[in-house]
Amino acid sequence: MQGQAKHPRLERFAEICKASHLKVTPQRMAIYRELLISTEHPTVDAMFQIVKKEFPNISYDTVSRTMLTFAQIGIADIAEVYGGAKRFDPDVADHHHLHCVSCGNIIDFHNDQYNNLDIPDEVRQNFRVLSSRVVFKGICEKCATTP
Amino acid sequence: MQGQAKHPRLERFAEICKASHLKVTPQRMAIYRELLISTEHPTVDAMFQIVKKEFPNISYDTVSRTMLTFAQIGIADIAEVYGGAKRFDPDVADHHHLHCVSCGNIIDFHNDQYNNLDIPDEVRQNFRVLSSRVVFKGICEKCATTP
DNA sequence: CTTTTTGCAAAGCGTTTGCATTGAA
DNA sequence: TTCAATGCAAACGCTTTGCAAAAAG
Repeated sequence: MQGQAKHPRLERFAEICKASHLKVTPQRMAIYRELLISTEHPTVDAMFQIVKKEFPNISYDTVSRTMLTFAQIGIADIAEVYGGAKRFDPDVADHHHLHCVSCGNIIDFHNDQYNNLDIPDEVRQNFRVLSSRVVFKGICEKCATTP
Repeated sequence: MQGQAKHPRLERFAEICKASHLKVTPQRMAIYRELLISTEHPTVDAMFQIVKKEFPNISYDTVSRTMLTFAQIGIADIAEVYGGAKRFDPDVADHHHLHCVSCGNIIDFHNDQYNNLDIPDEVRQNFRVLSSRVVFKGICEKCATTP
């Protein structure tokens, strides 16, 4: 294949679908492919606009259901937001988020220390922790420099 | 005053409003009072249902605008959610959240270590951090014990 | 009195649902 | 051939807006 490099996880898409008893449709493949290369934690609508270029007849709710399905089977995450549209995250490994309160962007960062926080006894005793994330709110570089 | 104890922050409500050039209306007072004693990070609608008992004629959008105003002037926070309705938090001091993926409840906890996380250089250099929070996803005790 | 706030109604987003058709396996 | 997935349209839920009436300062 020429041009755009293939994402390693895309190669396994058929397997992933089979393991979850999902059919490998062209729409699903396209949505997953675009999600994998996205960096903006897209909403359903943002992804709809992207995939529509390739599939002019695709419907919004197919994109919506597909991305929810991806979250259910664990190949995408839903990022924390402060109300409003869901935002999807192709990175399901441990990582952390910066939320720019000015432009609304969510920026990923990785940090080993944050991946291994001690869970307080108070929490451990009353809550079965499945995942954790550190979330910073603030002002991103772009918003800080371009007034 | 008898019956229900007054929250210390409620006593200062008139001052807070004056400082922000807001009028002290009965509706605002009631919404703030109910928010202060809430423990469930209520949505606008949840708060609307509560305040409606005292003000049967209050409108949804008054509650909505009022709670957004409280967030703007810093006497309430908007909690992180995974899409959908905003949830408001009367605790504007450092604290952290547990999200039960089963019942959707958000549970507060406090932890000094988490309040003082080292901010990675990579973050510090590219982002002006205003606040931070540790968010756990998991299963709360109630959901773990009552199937 | 003046200016904000309220209540109302409608409009605006985002999401979900039911159903007939299509298509992957 | 079968059953899941898609596309469509309508319904639903949450939020926002414009405006006249009401109320706070």
